Amino acid sequence: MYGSETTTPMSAEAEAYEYILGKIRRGELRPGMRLKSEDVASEIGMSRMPVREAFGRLYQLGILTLRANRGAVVTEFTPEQLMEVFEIRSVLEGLAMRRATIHATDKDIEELHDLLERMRRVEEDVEQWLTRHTDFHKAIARLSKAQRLAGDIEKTQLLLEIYMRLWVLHAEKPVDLTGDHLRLIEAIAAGNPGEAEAVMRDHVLNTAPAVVEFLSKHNAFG
Amino acid sequence: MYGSETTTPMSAEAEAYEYILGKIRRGELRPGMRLKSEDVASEIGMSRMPVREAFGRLYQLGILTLRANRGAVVTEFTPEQLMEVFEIRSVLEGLAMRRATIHATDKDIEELHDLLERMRRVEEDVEQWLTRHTDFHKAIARLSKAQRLAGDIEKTQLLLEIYMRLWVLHAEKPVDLTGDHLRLIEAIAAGNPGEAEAVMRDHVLNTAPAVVEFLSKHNAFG
DNA sequence: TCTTCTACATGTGCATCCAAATATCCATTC
DNA sequence: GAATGGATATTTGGATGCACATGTAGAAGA
Repeated sequence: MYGSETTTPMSAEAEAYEYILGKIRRGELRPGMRLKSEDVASEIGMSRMPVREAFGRLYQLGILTLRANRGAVVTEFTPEQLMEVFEIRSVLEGLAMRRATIHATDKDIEELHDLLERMRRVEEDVEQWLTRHTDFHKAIARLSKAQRLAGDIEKTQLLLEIYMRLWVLHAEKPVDLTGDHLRLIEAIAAGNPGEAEAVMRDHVLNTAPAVVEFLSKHNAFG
Repeated sequence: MYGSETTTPMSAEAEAYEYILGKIRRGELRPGMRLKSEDVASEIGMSRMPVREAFGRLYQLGILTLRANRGAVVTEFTPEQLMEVFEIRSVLEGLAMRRATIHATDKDIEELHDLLERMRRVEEDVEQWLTRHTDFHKAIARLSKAQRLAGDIEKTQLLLEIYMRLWVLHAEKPVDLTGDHLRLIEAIAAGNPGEAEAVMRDHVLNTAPAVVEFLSKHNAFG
């Protein structure tokens, strides 16, 4: 098994994008670090052009900051800015919940229970847990039957996941995570859109302070 | 006065971006139309490279659809998809309202009244009215003191403005627009964040059906 | 006449190359 | 010794060229 080898013929731009994002995810590139298009290009054996385009995409996501003629820097978020992203995510996922409540079938709810169970099973393995946690939220986003909304949610998750990883890695999980997620499923099953939206908003905003506080203490921002 | 001539030295990419967006805004490029990078490049006298990057940005916004090796097409929205964008906008602007309520000073509220008055004065001139309407909403977004949120709101507005223009141009405005906006200011002044959020969400979702319905009837979608 | 195969045309994605903008370093001056 | 000015080095933004993928039209065969 060759793992994530050329399964799909990826474009050079996509390759550069994944490469940079991976480095940031793994903490090899930390906020504030500078990034030269030429370096990245030679590291993965391509010209600067596709790297440039990947920079552009990561800039749109807010992950990189672009300064004219002076290259790209991994964005540093202040605690306030990070909190802001959590707030945006809370309303977007709240909307997704509202819609999911309307569209979800019994089978969908069963599948959510399955996903939660899969999360529970790897509670000790942080990496695995994070992946499955993201999957769980993605599943709800998909139930909203709103592609663009799901895409927007994925974009904010992409950003927050980077910081969530640092948090879950270095702090013990103080919040009752499984219970919180169970409540989300129950809210969907209950079938009240307004109530379900509120539950999701609370869920997202409840975890936010812990992450933000932890990271500002361990000055992961500078 | 040279109008909008090289006031700021714009990058070629930004120029291409504005050019394409302008054409779409003015209805010269309608949904479904194909766009060749070479054509655009020669029209405004630059190479295909910056045009390519502008395509990428417009794709991120959902305004263009990119098919591998087969160029760019102005995205066609189904009524459902357009409604979805309205919903996203409603929750984002709702959040902005919530935050604006907390941060707004008396002076800020006065300025909002000024902006509303400026809107009222050009009610007959559709183009002007739209611009000032967008300005009004932008002002509230700015009061949220949340840069990223304001940026995300601007992105959805960019998209909806295209369709709002068609609507306001060809339909008589059936909704009481000034009154609705006055209610927004009052909600901010009242100082109840939850209430203010609800008012904004209703405001956005109230105008949505009229726009969506009008456009699906006049098959502006394809 | 209708289908299929092949040659040709078009247009994209990426590499290479060039010029302009910014940063760095050193010499000169006060 | 600090500051200022200019030469040099980096590095980006954009232009051009090329190869490959996709679309199209005409020829050959049924």
